[in-house]
Amino acid sequence: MTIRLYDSKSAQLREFVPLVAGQVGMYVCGPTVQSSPHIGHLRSALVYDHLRRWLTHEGFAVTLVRNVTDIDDKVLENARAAGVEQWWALAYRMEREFTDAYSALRIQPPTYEPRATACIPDMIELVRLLMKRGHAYAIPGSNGNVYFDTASWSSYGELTNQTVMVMPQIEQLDDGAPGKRDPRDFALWKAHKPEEPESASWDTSWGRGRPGWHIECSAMATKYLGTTFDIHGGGLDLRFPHHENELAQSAAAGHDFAQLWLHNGLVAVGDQKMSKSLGNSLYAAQLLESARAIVVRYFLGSAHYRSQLEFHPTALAEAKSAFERIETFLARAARVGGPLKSGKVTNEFRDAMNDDMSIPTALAALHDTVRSGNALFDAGNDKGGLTNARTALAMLDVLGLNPYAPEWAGTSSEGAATRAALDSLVTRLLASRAHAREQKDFVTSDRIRDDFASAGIIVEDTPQGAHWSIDGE
RNA sequence: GGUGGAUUGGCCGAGAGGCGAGGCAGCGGCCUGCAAAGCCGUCCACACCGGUUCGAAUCCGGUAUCCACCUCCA
Repeated sequence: MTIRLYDSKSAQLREFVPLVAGQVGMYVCGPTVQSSPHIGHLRSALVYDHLRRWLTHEGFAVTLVRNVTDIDDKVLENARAAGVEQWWALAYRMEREFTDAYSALRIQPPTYEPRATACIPDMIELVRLLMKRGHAYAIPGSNGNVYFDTASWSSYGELTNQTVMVMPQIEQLDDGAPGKRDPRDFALWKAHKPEEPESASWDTSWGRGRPGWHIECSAMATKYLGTTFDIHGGGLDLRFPHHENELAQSAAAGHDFAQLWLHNGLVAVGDQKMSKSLGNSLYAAQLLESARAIVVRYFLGSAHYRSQLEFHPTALAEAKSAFERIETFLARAARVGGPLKSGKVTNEFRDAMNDDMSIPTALAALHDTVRSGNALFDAGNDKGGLTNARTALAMLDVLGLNPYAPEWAGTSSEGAATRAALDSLVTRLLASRAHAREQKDFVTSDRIRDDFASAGIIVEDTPQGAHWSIDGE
């Protein structure tokens, strides 16, 4: 049994072989906490949550590091634009929004979540190493601008197959960066500017300043996972320049770095990538108001991770119908067999997950299990139906979609008490409805059902009697 | 211009040189007092033009359209 994953760097499916048997070191580019999380951030985080869960399910000890970039041009810019909030306050406020959104979707916390600002010494050390090895240079008289010397690194461009870099407007690029030797050179360290807060700068031997964009990921990945590790993940839009530069500076520092580069597809709204300038951003908060979190999670996982995922107006409603089909089956099984325990996933499911995490195919296996499970119950084969339910639960566990798992359990004791009180009342009314039905008094029985419906309670008759559920739960 | 990717049935979305993924929506049937849920059936698709092949939606060549990155982006 092997797991195959698509490696962006070699542009092919590769068998996953961990550096250390049974262990996986995985670095995922987290957000720059400059503004609120949107649907794309959630999808990306979910992709690596799926991978982490699957690897764990297959017996690997996974160390997942996902960074928080809390010092960056945009963070300073957005804080300055708002004018009333310190940059570090903005960053932390946004970080908490991200954490909340991830939690809502039951994206498991990473093993560790380093902040860039907490790893400044590691970045300084890396820049120093690159200068020492002749792959970085400080701009004389700039009081701290340091650039990566791409001309000194012949492999530059290896990640994205960029052999010749055409830079048509040199003057524009040089505008904010006088002294750069090559337009491709990128900032490792940015000299402190008088208009920027003193708190956003750190002392170094080449001048006071702050880190450039890419250096934080190289430093944090290496700090926590070592100079070589198994998997590096991130959004497709980060491939260039971010990951290209990250790879260049790490490799030039003498590190083997990531063995496998994974890139997840983006979310499109109306065939286009979501972006602020188009005004089609869909924020996590809006998404979570539009549907139950578990339905959002189902939706975001419904396309292959490398495909672009289309968000369209009825997408969540469709996901809701599809997911509730599964939930209805589980509820049916629970009525027959009591609380259910997870069994084992099917071979079809396992093969799909091993094949570059083909979750759409895995979902097909899940739906097949649900359909045949329903058919077994219909045929009176409760034992068979329950087996299918346990199998379905195992698959749902892997996908983080098991509604009975502790991670999705309601934690409020008040909720449980309310539920019990409601159940007592509903059960009593259902008894009188059953009596009316026995008397063929369908006017009364339908009125009771309609009353429930208008209260958001759905009543369904089965051979074993009526049962109720709350709509949308 | 450079580098990648895509084009599948009403919609979403997999897969793949011959054996109809899956979901949603629709339609028909079974079940039901009526519903709901469920099951069965139905809707037999793969941009276009050539080529290879016994056979192509799947491989090759070309065309068209679209998307992403090359500036900050998950």
